[in-house]
Amino acid sequence: MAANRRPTLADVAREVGVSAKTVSRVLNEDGPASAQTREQVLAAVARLGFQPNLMARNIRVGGPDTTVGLVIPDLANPFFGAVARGIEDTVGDHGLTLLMGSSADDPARERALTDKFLARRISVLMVVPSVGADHSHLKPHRTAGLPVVFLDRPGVGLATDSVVSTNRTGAHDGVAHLIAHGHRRIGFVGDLPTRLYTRRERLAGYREALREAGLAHDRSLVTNAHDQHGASAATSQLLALADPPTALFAGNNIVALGIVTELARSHRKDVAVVAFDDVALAEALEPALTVVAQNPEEIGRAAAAIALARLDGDRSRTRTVTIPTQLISRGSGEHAPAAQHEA
Amino acid sequence: MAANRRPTLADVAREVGVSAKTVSRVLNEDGPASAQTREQVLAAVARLGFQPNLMARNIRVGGPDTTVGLVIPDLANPFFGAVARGIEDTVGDHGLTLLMGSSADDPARERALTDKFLARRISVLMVVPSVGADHSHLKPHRTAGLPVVFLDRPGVGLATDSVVSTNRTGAHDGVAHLIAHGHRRIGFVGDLPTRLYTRRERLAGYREALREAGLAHDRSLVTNAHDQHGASAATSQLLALADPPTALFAGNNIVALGIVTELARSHRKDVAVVAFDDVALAEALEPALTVVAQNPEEIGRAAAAIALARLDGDRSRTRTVTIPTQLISRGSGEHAPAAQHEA
DNA sequence: ATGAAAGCGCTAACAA
DNA sequence: TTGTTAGCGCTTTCAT
Repeated sequence: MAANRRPTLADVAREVGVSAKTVSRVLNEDGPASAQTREQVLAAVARLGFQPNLMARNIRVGGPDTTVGLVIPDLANPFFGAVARGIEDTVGDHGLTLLMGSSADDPARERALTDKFLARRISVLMVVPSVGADHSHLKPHRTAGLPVVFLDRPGVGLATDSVVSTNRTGAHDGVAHLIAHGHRRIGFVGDLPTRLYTRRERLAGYREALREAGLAHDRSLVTNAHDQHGASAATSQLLALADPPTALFAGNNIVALGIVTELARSHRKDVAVVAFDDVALAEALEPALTVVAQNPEEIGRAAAAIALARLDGDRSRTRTVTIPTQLISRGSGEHAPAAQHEA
Repeated sequence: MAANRRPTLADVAREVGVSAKTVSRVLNEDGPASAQTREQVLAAVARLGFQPNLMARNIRVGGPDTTVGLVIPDLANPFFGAVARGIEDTVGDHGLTLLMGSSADDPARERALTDKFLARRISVLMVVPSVGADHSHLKPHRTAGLPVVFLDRPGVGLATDSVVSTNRTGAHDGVAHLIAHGHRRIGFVGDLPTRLYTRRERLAGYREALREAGLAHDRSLVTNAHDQHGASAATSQLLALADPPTALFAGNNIVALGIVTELARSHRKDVAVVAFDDVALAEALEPALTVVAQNPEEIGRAAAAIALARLDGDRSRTRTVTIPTQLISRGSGEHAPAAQHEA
């Protein structure tokens, strides 16, 4: 019952009475082997439960592992799950396997994970950069031929391929939608920390839309939240202002959940909402939630396509692919503001 | 610009003018090393961008990799993301890293992934079994000391630790809730395929609740759906019956999305709903969605705890840990049935 | 069709 | 404090 040593190639060979190389040949369908030998080997493999040690194989063959390593900041955020699905659909057709791990948006953990992937000699590295992470240490690997792709946010300290959404114009469109429906005071609830790329871009889009409409930018209308609960708090705080917003723009899907939940809890159907990134059940809400939908699967597919091209020898300049967002108007952005009712 | 060979320990050693073993010592903080040597080595490592080849190390050391391998059926389902988070929180404190991949609920892909994990000599294997998968091939590995834990569903062909929800009693409680509020015709929309463990258990709970209340089991009220869209279709189909249900029980979170969306689309607020597994925005719906909440993080934590105990030498009998579900009554299950209105 | 020897990158076990 | 030799499990190369 103690932990037996796992069987090796040599064990199988001994069991059958052939050389290790012969077993290797049978298993890899390398050189020739008599039907008889093949059968005996296969039987012994099954009997012993032999599992080839891929590490030993790779170390000898020298080639990279057939794994695509993906680092994401949050395992439970469906956005990243959808991105992962897009990657997998694409790379799976090329014999690569996607393995993902979480950085919890912590640069140290991101570094540990990427190092682990690199130490395993994966064939492609994809990272959703953590806030504050530096990626210059990846340079020699990229130079050595490892495709590196940043997702959702650009990397820092390393010029390489990346795939992002049209954060700025998407946010702009969402806010413009609110403005078009008469809103003049529009709250922005964004990510924490405020150094996050996507938050910056989306806030920039928000300000652009305000500027275009000749609206003043009131800093008291801009809040940030770390999670759903924080977004709920930020929402009630915004609505408690002396001159409260009549509409809210959610900077991401998690924030959107917090805003919508808080509005429902306080029965504030009069507040218009537009969210960046789609959420489940958006169309079942009352009013249905208008969103600036991202296309996470496409982000994943695009990243995979770039990586495959690089693996295939593509040495062209690094590119940043931008996946368009789409305003899906479902109703929540179309309330007339309360002020109009009173006018 | 061509793909240079990656630097090895020997390269670093040559660069500094010491032996490979010395470099190894510095990097692993093994034996002693003069401050001078250490510094030179570290400098060379940085200069060359040397990354130790973990495969080579592991093959020599013989010990398992410090990875926990997790196979889930769907990367984009937040339930599994939450489970993963629970696992990671627990194993991370013990120096283990969680890596996950998707089987897409396909036995062949599950097998390929587990083989890949096994070939990498991970320290723990966790699997959400695919429908139709057999796990007897894992037996020798478990015997060799590899902890194997099945999540959400029990494995087939291998008696080992597993962690599941109280599917049957949870479903029972949800359906009983509907019955308590006067419903007599309750539709069940479950998973496809119907061989799925969770679907079977939840359906059993549904039938139990009906039986206890002395209600007949009408097979025409039981439907299955593969995805959200299918669940919407199943919903409208059930409601189009000559003698339609006044309430619906959703067999999982995805199905719940489909049901709720369809009811919203057709403005059927009169239909009561209870869902197995919580969904985002459940409380923002009108009426708010009553659910039998699972505790995915706890499932993950429990699985991790078992695995860690096994790694620690625990050789006790395999156990099945059952994580309780909790009925969260938010309103959607409390409509009086239409029939009562007419009576 | 099969085997023997050497070596992949690294570290354990001894030296020195 | 440092170096040498052997060997982890596998595959390559060259024999037979």
